[in-house]
Amino acid sequence: MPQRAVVPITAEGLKTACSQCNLQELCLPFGMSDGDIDQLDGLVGARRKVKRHQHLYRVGDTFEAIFAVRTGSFKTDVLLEDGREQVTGFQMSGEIIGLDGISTDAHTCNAVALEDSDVCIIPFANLETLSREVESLQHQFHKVMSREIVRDHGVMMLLGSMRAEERLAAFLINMSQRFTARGFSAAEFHLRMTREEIGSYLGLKLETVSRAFSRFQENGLIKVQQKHIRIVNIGGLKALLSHLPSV
Amino acid sequence: MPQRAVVPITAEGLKTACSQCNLQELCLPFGMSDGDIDQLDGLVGARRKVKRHQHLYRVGDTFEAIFAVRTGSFKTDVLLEDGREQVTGFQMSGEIIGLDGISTDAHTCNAVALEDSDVCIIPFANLETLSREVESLQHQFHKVMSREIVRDHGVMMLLGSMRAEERLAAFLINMSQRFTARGFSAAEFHLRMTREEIGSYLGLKLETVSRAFSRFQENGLIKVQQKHIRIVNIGGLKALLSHLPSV
DNA sequence: CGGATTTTTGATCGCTATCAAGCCACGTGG
DNA sequence: CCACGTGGCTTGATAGCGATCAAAAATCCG
Repeated sequence: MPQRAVVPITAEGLKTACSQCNLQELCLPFGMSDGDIDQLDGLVGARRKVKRHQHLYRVGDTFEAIFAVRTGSFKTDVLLEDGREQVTGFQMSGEIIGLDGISTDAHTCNAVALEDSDVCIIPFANLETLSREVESLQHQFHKVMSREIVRDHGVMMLLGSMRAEERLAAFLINMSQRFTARGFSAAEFHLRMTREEIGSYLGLKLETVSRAFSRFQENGLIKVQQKHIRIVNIGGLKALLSHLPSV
Repeated sequence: MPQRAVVPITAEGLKTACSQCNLQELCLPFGMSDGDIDQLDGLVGARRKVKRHQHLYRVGDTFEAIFAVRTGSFKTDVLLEDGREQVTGFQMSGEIIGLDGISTDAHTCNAVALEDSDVCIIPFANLETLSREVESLQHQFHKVMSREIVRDHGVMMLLGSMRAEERLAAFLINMSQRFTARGFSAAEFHLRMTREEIGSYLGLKLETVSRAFSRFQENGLIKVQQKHIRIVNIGGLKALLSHLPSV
């Protein structure tokens, strides 16, 4: 995920301007008027760089802010006592991380950078204050939270009712759509997560993920070269989901 | 789930008063001051009765309000094109239903009453208006949404990383805790959902759920009589989750 | 009471996990 | 620049958990 920053980034802690950011339509300001967005400029505190494999926050950390991914990408996960990991999501530029912390004033999952990344820090107290004044911000924030709930329901569907190849097909289609929304190719992209992380997210073992990739390639649906994916037959992938005969 | 209503219910559409409701500490007003709660009385529009197996709303219905369960209980589910159902949650008194609708102004799941039930209708536009004025309401509402996200992460953990008996043990412990919070017995309760619905929620087939119940009974953890459950050894159930030797 | 629904239990199947080995890519240091 | 080491990926063989198929028993409800 190459960065598409327009605002100059000179140092950690630099002020960010939502009004100047080209991720607007993917981020919190989506759907807000230019005038309202200008008011966000005072809200977003600073940036923070997070290096690959570093934590943005951990389970138990005090909740103070939510984060908007500017560049790079993250995973969020929860751990079971015996060490089993469940990846709960992958976040790309424009997406909001940290909403889990509001409920108890402490984070309930870990957020880890999958590559060198950059986030905007949105102090939550300020966000609540400003959304009492700016109706459109209030509404957008509610939509962001609701969208996360709807996404979670989709993951439950995937984990609870789909078979291995359906899950992976759904994952690839979802990634493709999100890359497209960010101006990248829908058909060719580079996954930042390992087979094991994909497997954890999809409720599968890494070997099963690998075998499903290989099967898709045998069937002419995709080309796989390690983390580089090229979708050859998107219709065929979608057909896997709907139980339709492959195109 | 017997009802514990204090406010008299005379007819569908009657005005409800949060300030007089004994579900306060389980519902949206949780943590708000008495003064602030008084302001909610004007917010909650009316009640609605929903008979067993009737829909409170369906996928695609226009989103206008969220609902607080007063009496009874619900399930929410999403359907796949080929008919597969995924139950995404079971809701008891005091819990909020309908947050999924905010994101697109249309509901993305179905909500069905598991028994004759009763909900408070909270028009969403009014909720947003009032929470711009009442800070504690704004914050409580954000907590309710965040709690839902955290709960969803727990379900992902369950579906993605746990084995059949662990899932069912987690389910029983969760139900026990929620009954306790409502003043009912922690050890003895009546499930309102079928084995098939439990299975759908847990990503298992109904036969597997039934077998796991039987196994728990053989091992002296619970007593099962159809939908009536008595927990005999809560420590043993919890041990199943932590992979500890059974107590 | 009687039919329908739900639940239980048994027998068998199949998908995914597990165990194991080898391969590949990439980064590091000589 | 290449040798080497390591982490990640692929592939094969086998095992096991939960699904599926099947039938009977219990319960609910009109």
